[in-house]
Amino acid sequence: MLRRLNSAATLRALRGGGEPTLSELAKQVGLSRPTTEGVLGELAGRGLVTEVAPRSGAGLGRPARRYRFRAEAGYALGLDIDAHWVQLFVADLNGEVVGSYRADLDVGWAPPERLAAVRAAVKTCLAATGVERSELWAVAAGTPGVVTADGEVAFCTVVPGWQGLNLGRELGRSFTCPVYVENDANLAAMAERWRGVAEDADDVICVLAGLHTGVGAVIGGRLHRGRWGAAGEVGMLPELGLRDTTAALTGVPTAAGRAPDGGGAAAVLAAAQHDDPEAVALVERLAARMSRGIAAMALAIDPEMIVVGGALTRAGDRLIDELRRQVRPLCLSPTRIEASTLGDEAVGIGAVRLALDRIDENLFKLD
Amino acid sequence: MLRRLNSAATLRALRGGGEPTLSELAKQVGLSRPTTEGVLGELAGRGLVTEVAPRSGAGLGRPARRYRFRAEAGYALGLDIDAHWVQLFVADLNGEVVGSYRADLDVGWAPPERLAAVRAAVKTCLAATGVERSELWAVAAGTPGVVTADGEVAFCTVVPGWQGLNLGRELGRSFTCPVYVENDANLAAMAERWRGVAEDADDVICVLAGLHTGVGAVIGGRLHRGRWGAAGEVGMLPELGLRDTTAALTGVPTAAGRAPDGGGAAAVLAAAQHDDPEAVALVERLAARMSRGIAAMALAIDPEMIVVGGALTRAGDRLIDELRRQVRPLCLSPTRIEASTLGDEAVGIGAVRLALDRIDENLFKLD
DNA sequence: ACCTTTACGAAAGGCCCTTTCGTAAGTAGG
DNA sequence: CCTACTTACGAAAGGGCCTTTCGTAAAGGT
Repeated sequence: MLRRLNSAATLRALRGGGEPTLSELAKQVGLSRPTTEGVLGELAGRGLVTEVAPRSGAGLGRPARRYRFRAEAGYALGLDIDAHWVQLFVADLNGEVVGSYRADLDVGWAPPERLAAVRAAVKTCLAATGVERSELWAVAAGTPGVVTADGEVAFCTVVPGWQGLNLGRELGRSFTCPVYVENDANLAAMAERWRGVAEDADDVICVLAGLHTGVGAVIGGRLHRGRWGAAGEVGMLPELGLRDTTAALTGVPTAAGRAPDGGGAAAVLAAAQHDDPEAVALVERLAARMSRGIAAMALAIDPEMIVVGGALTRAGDRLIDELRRQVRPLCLSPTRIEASTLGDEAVGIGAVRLALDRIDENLFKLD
Repeated sequence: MLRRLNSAATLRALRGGGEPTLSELAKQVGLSRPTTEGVLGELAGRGLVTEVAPRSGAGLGRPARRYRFRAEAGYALGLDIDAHWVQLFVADLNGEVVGSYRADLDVGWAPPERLAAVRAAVKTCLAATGVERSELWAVAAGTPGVVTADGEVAFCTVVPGWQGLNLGRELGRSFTCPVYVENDANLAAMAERWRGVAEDADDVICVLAGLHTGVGAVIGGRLHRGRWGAAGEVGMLPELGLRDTTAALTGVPTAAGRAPDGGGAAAVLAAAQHDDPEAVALVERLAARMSRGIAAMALAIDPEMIVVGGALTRAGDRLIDELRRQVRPLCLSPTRIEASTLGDEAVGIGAVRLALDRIDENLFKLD
């Protein structure tokens, strides 16, 4: 029992990424050197730790043995399955991305074709990366819509045929490890907190501005799904202005399933970026609409930061500047509003983080 | 270290409230009998555990020694400081309420008079209960408005002069134990989760319908304050209809600081309860307004249950029935909407729970 | 009065941790 | 090239906490 506790603590310290000596590690964890040695032996036996060559010439005395976490002991796969693309990231246990892949999907594809394309992309990505399927310890996938705890897409207007599909079960057939499915905006929030603009913020909201604008939240450092996985769907309230955001920008109603820039949204945003007065007015109007929904979320959660990403932010900072100007006065707190630094990789990276979180839970659980 | 772990586990098991025998306890915790005996000796030394008389005649064999948690080793004090009243609850470490007190406060009182009245109420309550001030291990107070982490009332429109006051520091002068201050709706949410209608729900929202309608949230079983303590203040958005709720009901603008039934709100609600058509229409209109804000919160958090309490719900179920009817279609999830079962005691009981939570953290921390 | 049942009390043994000491493996200087 | 110094490894001794085991005490039933 005590041993498990100390193993976990030692592993945690090692996973920082360095290559500490035995004594450094012992001091950091607060154990004696012989104990640390024993723990390391056990961890090495489980394949989680390995000894590296001592650095001679570094100083006086006998060179210390150095150890490092074997990040290559296992891998996490993160997927971003959207209407138009599938994006994959493979990362080792340290979260270092060792491979990625991206394939376009046809918006019109029904779930079977879509899933087949995803499976093919997985195969290609793993082959290119040189990671065996058996080396995957966890897989996570992000998708638009409401996802239940058991991986079913309970509500989705963006991907045709997606609603009602048990994506977790479907994907699970391709893997022997656990597969997790989560709302895309939720994962984007995790990603921005992990290695994006919201690093280490405890409470973060992420707004993915696209055809349908979704909102995800990390609360108290943990992903917040809600009882039915529907947290963040403030877009359901029409007066909160998060529905049909592309249409609001162009004035042209956008059919479900069309590309977010299909109605000329990208063109409008680009023009606004060059101070075209008409385009600027359109962006301002859009921001005014969206500010209601974002402010509602911000008032409900009172997050440290609101991260804005999604297709509509790719063209430049205009929309975000406008949102910042219009959301701020609606809020009680000095919440920061920032552009995503991960761009369209946010969801995939967030999926990797989710998979790694699940792996960590197993790695560090005591029971 | 291991001893602390086992002490905490044993204490946790004992705190269930029963009077287990040594062997029962050992089996429950998963330790051997001699170990449990040693742990109990240590806990008894700290005054947390005491032996009770064995029950002879209960069965065959030598009667087992029985132990119980000494709930009377310390006490928690919970306060509900509102514009019109202060309510107090004293509870032992098991959460059993051993004393309570309530005093009316004048709405017009400035902070010094108000605080003096609170202090007097505390003195009266403790004297009547027979609990010494030194026996208090933690004090928590609920108040309308936004409360920062260090106990300052950052925003409050209901209690005159309250805004800018550091309530935590002021109250702290009267006690030697830690004093915590929290938003009233947040505490009501905790109370309903503890021994109200939302027992053991992980994600709960509590709506306190009054002059200003506040919303509090428990997320993942933990109170959610937000970065600046302002979580739940969706009432700030005018289109969400949680401001001036009393005025909306009566048609008469309510001056800040007036009693929530001063404008006849109680009369309207009572009439609606007896199916007066005009009153029913007014309640329906109010529910329509409020449903926006409640739905926004529900969509943002996706809680398991929404508990509705506050002054406007005292007259009967009419408003809640109406809210249930109007909020439901705006939500994605089958969230339950229920009336508070704690009534106007919710905030005070929630304050007790918060104080007990803080005590528990100290009791069970390992460091 | 005696047996069965149940629980207490003390002693023996093992695991894991820490402290301590001798030894190995480097660098710096004469 | 050899010695002195520094730093870290390896093994042994010692202590805390837990478990197992055994004898004893205190009840009820026959």
